[in-house]
Amino acid sequence: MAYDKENIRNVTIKDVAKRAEVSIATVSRILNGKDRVSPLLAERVLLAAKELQYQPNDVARALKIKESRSIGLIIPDIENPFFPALVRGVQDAAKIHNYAVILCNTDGKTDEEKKYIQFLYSKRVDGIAFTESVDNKKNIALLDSLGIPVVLLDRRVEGMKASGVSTDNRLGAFMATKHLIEKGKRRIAFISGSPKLSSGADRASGYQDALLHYSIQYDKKLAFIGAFTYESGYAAAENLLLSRHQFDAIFASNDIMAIGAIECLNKYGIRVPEDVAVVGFDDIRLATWYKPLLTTIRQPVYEMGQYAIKLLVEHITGERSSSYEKIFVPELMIRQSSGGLEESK
Amino acid sequence: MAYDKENIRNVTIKDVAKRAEVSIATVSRILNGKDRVSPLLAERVLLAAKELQYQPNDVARALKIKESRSIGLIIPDIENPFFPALVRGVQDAAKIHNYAVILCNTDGKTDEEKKYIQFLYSKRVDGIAFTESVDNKKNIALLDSLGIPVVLLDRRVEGMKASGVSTDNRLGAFMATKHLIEKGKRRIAFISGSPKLSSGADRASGYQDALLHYSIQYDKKLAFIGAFTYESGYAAAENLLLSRHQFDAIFASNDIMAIGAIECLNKYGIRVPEDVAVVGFDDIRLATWYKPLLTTIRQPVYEMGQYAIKLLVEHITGERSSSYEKIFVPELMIRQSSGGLEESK
DNA sequence: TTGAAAGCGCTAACAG
DNA sequence: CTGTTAGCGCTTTCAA
Repeated sequence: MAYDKENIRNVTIKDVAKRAEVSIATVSRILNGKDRVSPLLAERVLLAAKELQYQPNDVARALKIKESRSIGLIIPDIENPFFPALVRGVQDAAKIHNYAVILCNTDGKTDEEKKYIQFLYSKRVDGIAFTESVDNKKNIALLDSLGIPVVLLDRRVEGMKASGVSTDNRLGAFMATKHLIEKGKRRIAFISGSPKLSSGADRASGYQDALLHYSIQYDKKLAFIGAFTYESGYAAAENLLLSRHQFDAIFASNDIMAIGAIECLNKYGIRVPEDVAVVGFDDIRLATWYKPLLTTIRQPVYEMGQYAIKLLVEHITGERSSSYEKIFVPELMIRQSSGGLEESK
Repeated sequence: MAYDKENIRNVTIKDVAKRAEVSIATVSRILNGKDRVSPLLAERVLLAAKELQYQPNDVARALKIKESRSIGLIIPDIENPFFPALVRGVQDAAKIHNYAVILCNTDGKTDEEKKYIQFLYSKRVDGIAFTESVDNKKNIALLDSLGIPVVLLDRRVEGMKASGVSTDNRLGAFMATKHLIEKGKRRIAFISGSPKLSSGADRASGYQDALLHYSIQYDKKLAFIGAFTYESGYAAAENLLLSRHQFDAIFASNDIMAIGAIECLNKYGIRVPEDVAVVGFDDIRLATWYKPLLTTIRQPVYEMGQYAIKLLVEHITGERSSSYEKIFVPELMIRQSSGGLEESK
């Protein structure tokens, strides 16, 4: 037999009503505190509720009012150091509004995303915060068709009705590249994240913008496609070395790729920043623990998570009807891996 | 007005029944596939369901069968590098059994814990996985009284009916200290985690066990109380230095405290491992990215998360009735911060 | 094998 | 201001 559901304490509104000698409607009113009720009855009901240790049953409530007070949060992988702060921001904001957050890791797999979307819909979540992993029209269409409020995190998706929150990736990449150029670098290699994601593509654009702006020839041989993972950063650096193309700096599309690249360079006896300057993106906590301290572009990840929920809740409550795109501005964090502050060379 | 709940697609079992020209009971049976039904009707119902894009409403189901297919996961802070792997293990295991996991961060605050426990109970979660932060009899009693299956993660709590999963912290601390002793160290400082937590207290015991075993005098002046945070590791090292007591090694109760300590030592010009050897605990991912690579005691965190849910589900389904204590065995990971493999001195 | 009907615990008309 | 009552969408007896 399953765990005992006919529990010691399964006290309902009905029990409270009986004890307080009122109707269940009155109990409901008092507990929800919206309609006016006489203080006398209120007192009696509250007392009865306390004596019986009454705890409302939210699932019944959810069924009745069609509002589960829960939201889904879909991300690729909480073990990726980028996400904990995001998740924390989401959770803290959700708590304020009394929403439960259901966490889903998809590993960036399209079919996992789809499964979770349906799963969350079955649970009748009031909204979904979604970090799409690969540009997938189908899941976006699915999400749209469900008629649940959605906010897109970190990654823009074209043609969706949903609101979104992200950082200006293009600007960030521009700043990173500009910084390297100002350090006197001219042969700046680039390791891209997944170019199918807006964050990946936008950072690539920013890199090119900066080269163009400073009249530096874009050299395709210095551009590598990674996948936002440590391994892909390492591999890109290795390919770069083996290709024997000259370079004096690397801009990696996120911090763990930057670290992967540095590890690889070190293995080949190349020093960072003395021989090659490296800049990452995101400013994960590790960036200040790693040696050399990582120069990087900071995204306000926690705030992004918070803002996403703020937006989502506004959509859920109907305070906001049309979609809105919140774009945070990135910040350059100059540390050791790019040679620090001094204007070298 | 709130978000449109009278949605385009709010198709219920009733709609399906009408379209397939059967009763709702039949639809329910077919969809749940337990009772026998004629293949003819089954086909008709399935077709209708697909045509209408029917998606079951789990909240109605939950109300009826008193089973929400969701579990609560209470941790101090997802931003603490120890937890992402734990959470991922929990989530992956929960997915297999089709449970939603509701994430709660308490920052180790007792009253937050209490709030979340009640919150989760209102949501009628089927079980709770709980990483208790400070030894608090009240919340434990509350959890017990709720009659919800509970499994304790990482930290043992005396006198609770719940099952638990943890690592043998005492053994791990013994191994760490032993390793330092075998490296020739005799003045081994210790930075404790919160001694109110079993994990904190057990690691302290293991440290003392090892000293005793090797007939090294325990010196209270070398023992510091931290709080499992980077800052407390840094502070402990600083106090140690300022106290001017001699020491040749530090065993910190977790990796981020170890890193905090090393950062502090470095700031004072003391080299690790040349001047002082350092060992941590947990083997978070950062341990292999930090320089020097951190010697530490590995806990199989992901597996612990998985196992916790396995246990929790067994309790929920009634497969397991009495509580069970799963204890994983730790593993010594020898890296640079303790001077590596060679038997120095 | 199938259908009718009761009811999970709650909210919200509606009537008084 | 308070009570009666009708469901929310589903599962599950109980009869047929």
